[in-house]
Amino acid sequence: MLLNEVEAYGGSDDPASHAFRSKTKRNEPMFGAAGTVYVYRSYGIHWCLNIVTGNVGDPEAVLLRGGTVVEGKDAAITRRRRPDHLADGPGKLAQALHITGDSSGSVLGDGVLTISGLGIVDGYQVTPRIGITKATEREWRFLSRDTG
DNA sequence: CAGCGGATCGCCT
DNA sequence: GGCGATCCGCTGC
Repeated sequence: MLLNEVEAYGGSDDPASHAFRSKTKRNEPMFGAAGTVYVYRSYGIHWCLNIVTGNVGDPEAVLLRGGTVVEGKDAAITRRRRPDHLADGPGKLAQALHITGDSSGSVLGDGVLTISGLGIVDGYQVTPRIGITKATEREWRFLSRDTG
């Protein structure tokens, strides 16, 4: 999976974040070390996958919103039950990777999920975050130019 | 302890 | 482009 769309979320300074109010059982992974996986249920139906980026006790995370499946495409198609739109949305991305709430609190590299090849792509776009009603003025959504 | 509303998706037009 | 589906965690009383 090549990631091409992410959004940043903060803590007590970000009204749109799940960690805005306080630490709960659900958002606890957000307070963990960088590289911790945070998964939450959205609209009672979908799973959304985040990677913690801040220090312990300082909730910051990145929501993986979109990507292109390049490996294990057959498996992704089976999980998604359709040949296209495999990961062009947070819920779809999690489903394509077979990530559920069970993975919340795990750590990158422990067997559940791995991220490699980190780097800043040339010419990415910055826009406001999507699907939220608070702090919409913050342009914390990042997408690569190629895949839009 | 109950009510509310959401970091969405897919199907319809 | 617009709306209905679908539950569980959180908040407030």
